[in-house]
Amino acid sequence: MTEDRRTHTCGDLRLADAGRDVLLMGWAASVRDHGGCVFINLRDRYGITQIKADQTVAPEAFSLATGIKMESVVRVHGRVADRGSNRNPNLATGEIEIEAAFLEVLNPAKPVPFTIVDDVDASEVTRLNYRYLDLRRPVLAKNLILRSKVARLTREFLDAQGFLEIETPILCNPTPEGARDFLVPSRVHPGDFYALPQSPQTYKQILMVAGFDRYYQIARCFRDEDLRADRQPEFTQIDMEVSFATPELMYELIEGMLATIWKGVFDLDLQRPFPRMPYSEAMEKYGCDKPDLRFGMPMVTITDVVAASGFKVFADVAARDGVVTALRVPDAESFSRKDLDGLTKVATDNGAKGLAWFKIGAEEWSGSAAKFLNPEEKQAIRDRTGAGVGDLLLVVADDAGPARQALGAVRLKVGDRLGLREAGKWSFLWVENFPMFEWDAGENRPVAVHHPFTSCVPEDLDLLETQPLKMRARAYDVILNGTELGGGSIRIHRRDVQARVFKALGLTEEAAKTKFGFLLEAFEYGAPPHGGIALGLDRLIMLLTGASSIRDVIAFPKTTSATDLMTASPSAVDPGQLRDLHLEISKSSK
RNA sequence: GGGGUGGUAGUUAAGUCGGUUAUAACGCCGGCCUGUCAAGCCGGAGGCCGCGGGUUCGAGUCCCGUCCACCCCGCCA
Repeated sequence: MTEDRRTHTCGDLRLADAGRDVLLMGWAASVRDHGGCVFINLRDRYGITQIKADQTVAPEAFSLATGIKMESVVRVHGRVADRGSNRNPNLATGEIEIEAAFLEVLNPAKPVPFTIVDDVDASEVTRLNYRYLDLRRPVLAKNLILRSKVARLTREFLDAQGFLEIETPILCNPTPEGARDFLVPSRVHPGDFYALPQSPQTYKQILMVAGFDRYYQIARCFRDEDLRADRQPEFTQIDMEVSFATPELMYELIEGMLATIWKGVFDLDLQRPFPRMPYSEAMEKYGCDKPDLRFGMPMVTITDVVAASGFKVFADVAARDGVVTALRVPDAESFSRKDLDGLTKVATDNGAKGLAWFKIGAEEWSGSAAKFLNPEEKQAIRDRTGAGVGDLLLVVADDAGPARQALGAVRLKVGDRLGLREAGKWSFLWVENFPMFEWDAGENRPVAVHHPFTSCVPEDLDLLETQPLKMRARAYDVILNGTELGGGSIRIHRRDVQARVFKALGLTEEAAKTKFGFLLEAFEYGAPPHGGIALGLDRLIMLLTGASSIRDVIAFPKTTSATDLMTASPSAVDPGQLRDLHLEISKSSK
């Protein structure tokens, strides 16, 4: 061995390699000292290989091995040997071990704050402080390896479809709509600021005007909003834009891309095309715009059936144009009073004033308000919902929005409870025909449901100045198992239409010109019709890996207060730096 | 901004009604041990009970404030 290069990784060697001379390097994952011999589990990101150092065979290697501390970096030269009757079925390399001839500690490690194993017992604070140790854990490493594979599959697929990968600026202009921007002060222009992109939206539209008819980018995006288990201030999108696009073309492309990913990751053929559902149906049947269709159990509107009911709550809601909506659940008897109280809490937490429940018995109905319903009403409810003896009916009466949202949340809880939200089941869905705008009571104006560059269903355009809230957008979301994987739209490509939409959003002509003048002008120089979509890569990896936190699919994530525990960022800066940037920190904020 | 849960040895946790020297496991240190699989056995060291006040003869324990982490609501075109 003239060269100090490893011959194999710690996941490579098999029984067929027995007898070979090899050189391995890796981390000591465990050191088991038996007196006359020492076993070392040598780990790298490819796997674990057992090293054996025997006093009688290689005294020097043996004495070195006895002193090896966990997580030290070790170089081993030895021969691959059959483990015979002592094989370890839990390791891919478990049929063999390396009989060490020479051994060297390349870098000794201090005692580690936690043991590097998959079912780690350290708190997340400790793990994030020592992220480099946490990332040595095979489960976490596996997530990042999968992430890399998905990015590669994405690039290969899009490249084959004629897409160009084009980078767009990280230093952009602040945006008036949407999330809070991260700002970057300009040194050269005192008092002026860049913003980090919330998405490359306007740049990719400009690329369409420039003639790059198929663009994509695995793009980092930044939004200065509070964090969640599935939300980080910086995140990654698979961002695409296509000239001469139709929704059908976008569906085909995204379905093809996801099918390629699922084939590459699970060797699974996705069923295509994905089902589609109008927004209005999603809201009515599932109480949200991203229904989990791994199970059915749609909600059913029964307002008309109970409008004249003796149960005042139902009758009153019906009288004031509210909605009474019902969920039929099988096997009522498996739901205890405590379960039902729990579901009631889910309903009230989600904006409902309460949850009525009825257990349909052979003779009588039992439940909170059963005595207020007459036999005809009960029969009508059964006819409408299809409920039979032994079923449970959960009912919320309120204004349409809160009633459906609350019962939709109850539906998901019931799905969990009945084990209907199975891991490993993949239920894709396109939701389409979103409303173009919704009313923002705080701002006292309509705001774009998707974003201000979204076009509307052509026949709705004339409603823009009169009834904008009635307009349907040419927008689409791709949903997987109740999670929004991504969303997009066919864009506006005409200056006059874009100007009218800005106006409807309450943007003055002057503000529109200042913020988006370049886009409006570009539309006057031959902008092709175009559309696009962006998929959340972090969430996609979460779903593929089953990770419960977005932090487990990002190499260096932030805590819920947007700090990095390892590097202790953000941090104070030198006064000179502030001076360069023409900034002053106000006393009250510190 | 609001609600909830948690913070005790290097790590993970226990700690009763406020009362003796704050426990345990793993890790660490020393010793034994040639077929372990996060080896095992014997012995030992190791504490700002998150931080700051308060109540009390006495506080890990009760009260007030504060910091940090996680989950949720608001927010996230």
